[in-house]
Amino acid sequence: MDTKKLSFGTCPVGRGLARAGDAWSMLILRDAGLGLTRFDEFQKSLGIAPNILTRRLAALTEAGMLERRRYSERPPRDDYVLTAAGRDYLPVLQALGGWAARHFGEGAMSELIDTATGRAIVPQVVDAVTGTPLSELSVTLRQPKPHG
Amino acid sequence: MDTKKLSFGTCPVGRGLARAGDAWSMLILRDAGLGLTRFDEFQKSLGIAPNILTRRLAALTEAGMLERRRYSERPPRDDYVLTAAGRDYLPVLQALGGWAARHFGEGAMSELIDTATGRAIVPQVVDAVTGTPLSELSVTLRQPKPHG
DNA sequence: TCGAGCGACTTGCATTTTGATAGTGAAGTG
DNA sequence: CACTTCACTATCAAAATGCAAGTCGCTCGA
Repeated sequence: MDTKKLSFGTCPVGRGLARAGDAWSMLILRDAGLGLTRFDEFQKSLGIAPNILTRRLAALTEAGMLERRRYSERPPRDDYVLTAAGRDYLPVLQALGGWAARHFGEGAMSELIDTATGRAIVPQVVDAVTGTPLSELSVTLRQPKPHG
Repeated sequence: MDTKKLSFGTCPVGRGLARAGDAWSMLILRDAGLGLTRFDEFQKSLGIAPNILTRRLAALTEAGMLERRRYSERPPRDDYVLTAAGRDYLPVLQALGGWAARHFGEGAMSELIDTATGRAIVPQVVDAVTGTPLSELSVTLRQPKPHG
Protein backbone atom coordinates (compact mmCIF):
# COMPACT_ATOMS: atom_id res chain seq x y z
CA MET A 1 0.00 0.00 0.00
CA ASP A 2 2.96 2.37 0.20
CA THR A 3 2.15 3.81 3.58
CA LYS A 4 5.19 6.08 3.39
CA LYS A 5 3.62 8.17 0.67
CA LEU A 6 0.36 8.26 2.62
CA SER A 7 1.97 9.33 5.84
CA PHE A 8 3.45 12.44 4.21
CA GLY A 9 0.35 13.35 2.25
CA THR A 10 -1.76 16.34 3.16
CA CYS A 11 -4.94 14.42 3.96
CA PRO A 12 -5.31 13.75 7.69
CA VAL A 13 -7.27 10.56 7.00
CA GLY A 14 -4.41 9.23 4.95
CA ARG A 15 -1.90 10.11 7.63
CA GLY A 16 -3.99 8.39 10.24
CA LEU A 17 -4.30 5.26 8.13
CA ALA A 18 -0.53 5.17 7.65
CA ARG A 19 -0.18 4.79 11.44
CA ALA A 20 -3.04 2.44 12.18
CA GLY A 21 -4.64 1.43 8.94
CA ASP A 22 -5.05 -2.31 9.24
CA ALA A 23 -7.48 -4.43 11.17
CA TRP A 24 -4.96 -6.22 13.40
CA SER A 25 -3.45 -2.96 14.58
CA MET A 26 -6.85 -1.57 15.43
CA LEU A 27 -7.85 -4.68 17.33
CA ILE A 28 -4.58 -4.61 19.26
CA LEU A 29 -5.21 -0.99 20.20
CA ARG A 30 -8.77 -1.86 21.22
CA ASP A 31 -7.45 -4.58 23.51
CA ALA A 32 -4.72 -2.30 24.85
CA GLY A 33 -7.48 0.16 25.72
CA LEU A 34 -9.25 -2.57 27.63
CA GLY A 35 -6.15 -3.12 29.72
CA LEU A 36 -4.20 -5.87 27.96
CA THR A 37 -0.45 -5.31 27.92
CA ARG A 38 1.35 -8.61 27.41
CA PHE A 39 2.26 -10.51 24.27
CA ASP A 40 0.39 -13.65 25.15
CA GLU A 41 -2.66 -11.73 26.36
CA PHE A 42 -2.99 -10.20 22.91
CA GLN A 43 -2.31 -13.51 21.27
CA LYS A 44 -5.00 -15.33 23.22
CA SER A 45 -7.51 -12.54 22.87
CA LEU A 46 -7.10 -12.14 19.12
CA GLY A 47 -6.08 -15.59 17.95
CA ILE A 48 -3.31 -13.93 15.94
CA ALA A 49 -0.19 -15.79 14.80
CA PRO A 50 2.83 -14.90 16.96
CA ASN A 51 5.02 -13.68 14.09
CA ILE A 52 2.28 -11.36 12.91
CA LEU A 53 1.73 -10.09 16.43
CA THR A 54 5.45 -9.39 16.81
CA ARG A 55 5.43 -7.35 13.61
CA ARG A 56 2.29 -5.41 14.50
CA LEU A 57 3.53 -4.58 17.99
CA ALA A 58 6.83 -3.40 16.55
CA ALA A 59 5.03 -1.26 13.94
CA LEU A 60 2.71 0.28 16.52
CA THR A 61 5.65 0.99 18.80
CA GLU A 62 7.55 2.52 15.91
CA ALA A 63 4.50 4.62 15.00
CA GLY A 64 4.30 6.00 18.52
CA MET A 65 1.04 4.32 19.51
CA LEU A 66 2.50 1.85 21.99
CA GLU A 67 5.44 2.01 24.31
CA ARG A 68 7.51 -1.01 25.15
CA ARG A 69 8.20 -1.22 28.84
CA ARG A 70 10.45 -3.54 30.81
CA TYR A 71 8.36 -4.91 33.65
CA SER A 72 10.77 -7.57 34.85
CA GLU A 73 14.56 -7.59 34.79
CA ARG A 74 15.04 -11.22 35.64
CA PRO A 75 13.71 -12.85 33.55
CA PRO A 76 13.78 -10.00 31.02
CA ARG A 77 10.16 -9.28 30.11
CA ASP A 78 8.56 -6.42 28.26
CA ASP A 79 5.00 -5.35 27.87
CA TYR A 80 3.20 -2.76 25.80
CA VAL A 81 1.23 0.21 27.03
CA LEU A 82 -0.60 2.92 25.12
CA THR A 83 1.15 6.23 24.60
CA ALA A 84 -0.83 9.50 24.76
CA ALA A 85 -1.43 9.24 21.00
CA GLY A 86 -2.54 5.63 21.41
CA ARG A 87 -5.02 6.48 24.16
CA ASP A 88 -6.34 9.36 22.11
CA TYR A 89 -6.99 6.92 19.27
CA LEU A 90 -9.49 4.89 21.27
CA PRO A 91 -12.43 7.27 20.71
CA VAL A 92 -11.97 6.76 16.97
CA LEU A 93 -12.42 3.02 17.50
CA GLN A 94 -15.42 3.69 19.68
CA ALA A 95 -16.96 5.85 16.97
CA LEU A 96 -16.37 2.95 14.58
CA GLY A 97 -18.04 0.61 17.04
CA GLY A 98 -20.99 2.96 17.40
CA TRP A 99 -21.40 3.07 13.65
CA ALA A 100 -21.27 -0.73 13.37
CA ALA A 101 -23.79 -1.09 16.19
CA ARG A 102 -26.22 1.23 14.40
CA HIS A 103 -25.99 -0.53 11.05
CA PHE A 104 -24.88 -4.10 11.69
CA GLY A 105 -25.93 -4.62 15.28
CA GLU A 106 -28.18 -7.66 14.94
CA GLY A 107 -27.87 -10.26 17.67
CA ALA A 108 -25.93 -10.12 20.91
CA MET A 109 -23.47 -7.24 21.08
CA SER A 110 -21.05 -5.87 23.64
CA GLU A 111 -21.88 -2.46 25.01
CA LEU A 112 -19.61 0.43 25.85
CA ILE A 113 -20.00 1.38 29.51
CA ASP A 114 -18.88 4.48 31.42
CA THR A 115 -17.10 2.97 34.43
CA ALA A 116 -17.88 6.05 36.56
CA THR A 117 -21.66 5.89 36.16
CA GLY A 118 -22.24 2.37 34.84
CA ARG A 119 -24.32 3.75 32.01
CA ALA A 120 -24.11 2.80 28.36
CA ILE A 121 -22.30 5.23 26.06
CA VAL A 122 -23.47 6.12 22.57
CA PRO A 123 -20.46 7.41 20.63
CA GLN A 124 -21.08 10.23 18.21
CA VAL A 125 -18.72 12.44 16.21
CA VAL A 126 -19.38 16.16 16.56
CA ASP A 127 -17.66 19.42 15.72
CA ALA A 128 -15.88 20.39 18.94
CA VAL A 129 -16.53 24.08 18.26
CA THR A 130 -20.29 24.04 17.75
CA GLY A 131 -21.25 20.59 19.07
CA THR A 132 -23.10 19.77 15.85
CA PRO A 133 -23.02 16.08 14.83
CA LEU A 134 -20.91 15.73 11.70
CA SER A 135 -23.57 13.50 10.16
CA GLU A 136 -25.76 16.63 9.90
CA LEU A 137 -23.15 18.78 8.17
CA SER A 138 -22.01 18.84 4.60
CA VAL A 139 -18.26 19.11 4.47
CA THR A 140 -15.35 19.50 2.06
CA LEU A 141 -11.61 19.27 2.32
CA ARG A 142 -9.71 22.49 1.79
CA GLN A 143 -6.25 21.93 0.37
CA PRO A 144 -3.35 23.64 2.13
CA LYS A 145 -1.77 26.67 0.51
CA PRO A 146 0.77 25.45 -2.08
CA HIS A 147 3.76 27.20 -0.49
CA GLY A 148 2.91 29.11 2.69
CA MET B 1 -7.65 -12.29 8.78
CA ASP B 2 -10.87 -14.31 8.77
CA THR B 3 -13.25 -11.40 8.59
CA LYS B 4 -16.22 -13.77 8.67
CA LYS B 5 -15.53 -14.67 12.28
CA LEU B 6 -15.05 -10.99 13.12
CA SER B 7 -18.26 -9.91 11.48
CA PHE B 8 -20.30 -12.25 13.68
CA GLY B 9 -18.46 -11.50 16.89
CA THR B 10 -20.04 -9.51 19.68
CA CYS B 11 -17.58 -6.61 19.60
CA PRO B 12 -18.89 -3.68 17.55
CA VAL B 13 -15.35 -2.62 16.68
CA GLY B 14 -14.69 -6.04 15.20
CA ARG B 15 -17.91 -5.94 13.22
CA GLY B 16 -17.07 -2.54 11.89
CA LEU B 17 -13.61 -3.66 10.83
CA ALA B 18 -15.09 -6.63 9.00
CA ARG B 19 -16.96 -4.18 6.76
CA ALA B 20 -14.33 -1.52 6.26
CA GLY B 21 -11.16 -2.63 7.93
CA ASP B 22 -8.49 -1.94 5.37
CA ALA B 23 -6.86 1.24 4.22
CA TRP B 24 -7.97 1.12 0.57
CA SER B 25 -11.61 0.74 1.53
CA MET B 26 -11.42 3.67 3.88
CA LEU B 27 -9.74 5.86 1.29
CA ILE B 28 -12.36 4.91 -1.29
CA LEU B 29 -15.11 5.84 1.17
CA ARG B 30 -13.35 9.11 1.93
CA ASP B 31 -13.26 9.95 -1.77
CA ALA B 32 -16.86 8.83 -2.22
CA GLY B 33 -17.75 11.27 0.56
CA LEU B 34 -15.99 14.02 -1.37
CA GLY B 35 -18.17 13.32 -4.36
CA LEU B 36 -16.23 10.85 -6.49
CA THR B 37 -18.37 8.14 -8.03
CA ARG B 38 -16.64 6.68 -11.07
CA PHE B 39 -14.08 3.92 -11.41
CA ASP B 40 -11.45 6.03 -13.07
CA GLU B 41 -11.99 8.94 -10.68
CA PHE B 42 -11.10 6.65 -7.78
CA GLN B 43 -8.22 5.20 -9.71
CA LYS B 44 -6.69 8.57 -10.51
CA SER B 45 -7.28 9.95 -7.04
CA LEU B 46 -5.78 6.99 -5.20
CA GLY B 47 -3.20 5.63 -7.62
CA ILE B 48 -4.61 2.18 -6.94
CA ALA B 49 -4.16 -0.74 -9.35
CA PRO B 50 -7.37 -1.40 -11.30
CA ASN B 51 -7.71 -5.04 -10.26
CA ILE B 52 -7.49 -4.05 -6.60
CA LEU B 53 -9.98 -1.25 -7.10
CA THR B 54 -12.43 -3.65 -8.75
CA ARG B 55 -12.21 -6.00 -5.79
CA ARG B 56 -12.57 -3.26 -3.19
CA LEU B 57 -15.55 -1.71 -4.91
CA ALA B 58 -17.20 -5.12 -5.12
CA ALA B 59 -16.49 -5.80 -1.45
CA LEU B 60 -17.83 -2.42 -0.35
CA THR B 61 -20.93 -2.92 -2.47
CA GLU B 62 -21.40 -6.40 -1.03
CA ALA B 63 -20.95 -4.99 2.48
CA GLY B 64 -23.68 -2.43 1.91
CA MET B 65 -21.46 0.66 1.96
CA LEU B 66 -21.72 1.52 -1.74
CA GLU B 67 -24.44 1.05 -4.28
CA ARG B 68 -23.74 0.35 -7.91
CA ARG B 69 -25.86 2.46 -10.17
CA ARG B 70 -26.28 2.43 -13.93
CA TYR B 71 -25.80 5.99 -15.11
CA SER B 72 -25.64 5.32 -18.84
CA GLU B 73 -27.33 2.63 -20.91
CA ARG B 74 -25.37 3.19 -24.07
CA PRO B 75 -22.50 2.75 -23.50
CA PRO B 76 -23.32 0.67 -20.40
CA ARG B 77 -21.65 2.47 -17.47
CA ASP B 78 -22.02 2.08 -13.74
CA ASP B 79 -20.90 4.26 -10.92
CA TYR B 80 -20.80 3.93 -7.18
CA VAL B 81 -22.60 6.04 -4.60
CA LEU B 82 -22.64 5.86 -0.82
CA THR B 83 -25.54 4.08 0.85
CA ALA B 84 -26.98 5.43 4.11
CA ALA B 85 -24.54 3.21 6.02
CA GLY B 86 -21.68 4.46 3.88
CA ARG B 87 -22.54 8.12 4.46
CA ASP B 88 -22.87 7.47 8.18
CA TYR B 89 -19.34 6.04 8.14
CA LEU B 90 -17.77 9.31 7.06
CA PRO B 91 -17.74 10.87 10.55
CA VAL B 92 -15.64 7.93 11.71
CA LEU B 93 -13.07 8.81 9.06
CA GLN B 94 -13.26 12.44 10.08
CA ALA B 95 -12.63 11.48 13.69
CA LEU B 96 -9.60 9.54 12.47
CA GLY B 97 -8.46 12.57 10.52
CA GLY B 98 -8.89 14.77 13.57
CA TRP B 99 -6.80 12.41 15.64
CA ALA B 100 -4.05 12.32 13.01
CA ALA B 101 -4.07 16.12 12.74
CA ARG B 102 -3.59 16.43 16.51
CA HIS B 103 -0.71 13.99 16.72
CA PHE B 104 0.94 13.83 13.31
CA GLY B 105 -0.07 17.14 11.79
CA GLU B 106 3.31 18.63 10.98
CA GLY B 107 3.56 20.47 7.70
CA ALA B 108 0.84 21.40 5.25
CA MET B 109 -2.45 19.64 5.89
CA SER B 110 -5.90 19.68 4.37
CA GLU B 111 -8.64 21.07 6.57
CA LEU B 112 -12.20 19.91 7.01
CA ILE B 113 -14.61 22.72 6.15
CA ASP B 114 -18.32 23.13 6.85
CA THR B 115 -19.71 24.06 3.43
CA ALA B 116 -22.60 25.98 5.02
CA THR B 117 -20.47 28.37 7.07
CA GLY B 118 -17.02 28.00 5.50
CA ARG B 119 -15.52 27.42 8.92
CA ALA B 120 -13.03 24.73 9.87
CA ILE B 121 -14.42 21.73 11.72
CA VAL B 122 -12.65 20.05 14.63
CA PRO B 123 -13.98 16.48 14.89
CA GLN B 124 -14.40 15.06 18.36
CA VAL B 125 -16.03 11.88 19.62
CA VAL B 126 -18.53 12.43 22.44
CA ASP B 127 -21.20 10.46 24.24
CA ALA B 128 -24.42 11.43 22.47
CA VAL B 129 -26.37 11.24 25.75
CA THR B 130 -24.25 13.53 27.93
CA GLY B 131 -22.08 15.30 25.39
CA THR B 132 -18.92 14.37 27.28
CA PRO B 133 -15.83 13.77 25.12
CA LEU B 134 -14.96 10.07 25.25
CA SER B 135 -11.32 10.96 25.80
CA GLU B 136 -12.34 12.17 29.28
CA LEU B 137 -14.20 9.02 30.27
CA SER B 138 -12.92 5.69 31.41
CA VAL B 139 -14.82 2.93 29.68
CA THR B 140 -15.23 -0.85 29.58
CA LEU B 141 -16.98 -3.29 27.32
CA ARG B 142 -19.89 -5.17 28.84
CA GLN B 143 -20.40 -8.57 27.30
CA PRO B 144 -23.90 -9.45 26.15
CA LYS B 145 -25.96 -11.85 28.23
CA PRO B 146 -24.96 -15.42 27.27
CA HIS B 147 -28.46 -16.49 26.20
CA GLY B 148 -31.06 -13.77 26.54
C1' DT C 1 20.97 -30.70 39.17
C1' DC C 2 17.46 -32.31 36.11
C1' DG C 3 13.62 -31.59 33.74
C1' DA C 4 9.28 -29.21 33.03
C1' DG C 5 7.24 -24.89 32.12
C1' DC C 6 6.59 -20.03 31.09
C1' DG C 7 6.87 -15.78 28.35
C1' DA C 8 8.20 -13.82 24.29
C1' DC C 9 9.48 -14.49 20.68
C1' DT C 10 12.10 -16.54 15.78
C1' DT C 11 12.34 -19.67 11.78
C1' DG C 12 10.70 -22.19 7.86
C1' DC C 13 7.54 -22.86 4.63
C1' DA C 14 2.91 -23.03 2.35
C1' DT C 15 -0.93 -20.20 1.22
C1' DT C 16 -3.10 -15.89 0.22
C1' DT C 17 -3.27 -11.26 -1.06
C1' DT C 18 -1.41 -7.45 -3.38
C1' DG C 19 0.39 -4.83 -7.07
C1' DA C 20 2.30 -3.55 -11.77
C1' DT C 21 1.50 -3.97 -16.37
C1' DA C 22 -0.77 -5.23 -20.37
C1' DG C 23 -4.80 -6.30 -22.75
C1' DT C 24 -10.02 -6.43 -23.82
C1' DG C 25 -14.51 -4.88 -25.41
C1' DA C 26 -18.19 -1.76 -26.11
C1' DA C 27 -19.12 2.68 -27.60
C1' DG C 28 -18.41 7.41 -28.91
C1' DT C 29 -15.42 11.10 -31.68
C1' DG C 30 -12.89 13.40 -35.62
C1' DC D 1 -11.85 4.05 -39.76
C1' DA D 2 -8.28 5.18 -36.60
C1' DC D 3 -8.34 6.98 -31.95
C1' DT D 4 -9.91 7.57 -27.34
C1' DT D 5 -12.64 6.79 -23.11
C1' DC D 6 -14.40 3.89 -19.53
C1' DA D 7 -14.51 -0.01 -16.84
C1' DC D 8 -12.69 -3.54 -16.37
C1' DT D 9 -10.04 -8.73 -16.82
C1' DA D 10 -5.64 -11.53 -17.22
C1' DT D 11 -1.09 -12.66 -16.07
C1' DC D 12 2.43 -13.13 -13.15
C1' DA D 13 5.89 -11.49 -9.67
C1' DA D 14 6.36 -9.79 -4.98
C1' DA D 15 4.87 -9.20 -0.43
C1' DA D 16 2.09 -10.32 3.52
C1' DT D 17 -0.14 -13.76 6.22
C1' DG D 18 -0.70 -17.92 8.82
C1' DC D 19 0.50 -22.31 10.95
C1' DA D 20 3.59 -25.30 13.30
C1' DA D 21 7.69 -26.01 15.45
C1' DG D 22 11.77 -24.48 17.68
C1' DT D 23 14.65 -21.20 20.66
C1' DC D 24 16.35 -18.58 24.64
C1' DG D 25 16.54 -16.98 29.28
C1' DC D 26 14.89 -17.90 33.24
C1' DT D 27 12.24 -20.01 37.46
C1' DC D 28 10.58 -23.66 40.17
C1' DG D 29 9.81 -28.11 42.10
C1' DA D 30 11.74 -32.94 42.98
